[in-house]
Amino acid sequence: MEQEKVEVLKGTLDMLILKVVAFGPIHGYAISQRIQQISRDFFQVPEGSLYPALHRLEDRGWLQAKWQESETGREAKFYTLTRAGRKRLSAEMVNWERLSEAVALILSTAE
Amino acid sequence: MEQEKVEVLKGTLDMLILKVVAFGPIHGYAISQRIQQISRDFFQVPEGSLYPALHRLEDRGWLQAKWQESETGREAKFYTLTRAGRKRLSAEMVNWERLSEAVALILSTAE
DNA sequence: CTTGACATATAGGAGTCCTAGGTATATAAG
DNA sequence: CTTATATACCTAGGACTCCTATATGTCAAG
Repeated sequence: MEQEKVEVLKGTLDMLILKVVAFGPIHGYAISQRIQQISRDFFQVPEGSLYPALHRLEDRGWLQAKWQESETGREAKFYTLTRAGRKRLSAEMVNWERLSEAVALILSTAE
Repeated sequence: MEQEKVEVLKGTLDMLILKVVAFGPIHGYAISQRIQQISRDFFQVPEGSLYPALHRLEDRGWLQAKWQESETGREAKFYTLTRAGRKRLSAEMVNWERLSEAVALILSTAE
């Protein structure tokens, strides 16, 4: 059984991560699992996409990281949304809304 | 009045072009205008995105090009969907549907 | 005769995604 | 005990798409 490669649309991953982190402090590995679960297995975020994205978001001041003990008793990096991150998420969601509407306009046009 | 830069989501442009060409033979310049019109000015496809995309789609056998006289009496390159292009468009639309649903699942989750 | 719309084209940089590889711990299976 | 699996992090490098900027040329309007 081949699993089809479903690449996260470039530019969308950041928004999804921010949204998941908005629920409360969570570590990277769990973020990727959450995204997969909530999307009913549609998105499978590979680690080579996940960790660079997390560092990027931290660099930009949208996420804050802190080492803490995970549920399993090991150290993990827990991320929290900063105030700027909350604003950014909000902006990205508005943009996504507009963008998907614009795409829908084109896709739904009849000849 | 600054116009906000709205980058077409990477990977979406091809689908939009195929969809517009599906309406019938049309040249590049007109494709970009059509996309802008139908999306109510949301998308403005710059030429540096448009022409490389058209060549890409032609290389892959999804579009076919033919020089013809345009509405204004000048020569322009008219594109048509190939059979493979039609299949491709259909697949991309299905994928977009699934993808936007998956994004919606995540964005609509409450804490 | 110059501005603006039409019409095409490409080089090159920026950015994001993925594959593939690596490190390390804990636990369950054998 | 040893091996496999799940947890948890990381990065290099290639592929790809997007954009800005630049270039060419025609035609109509002013």
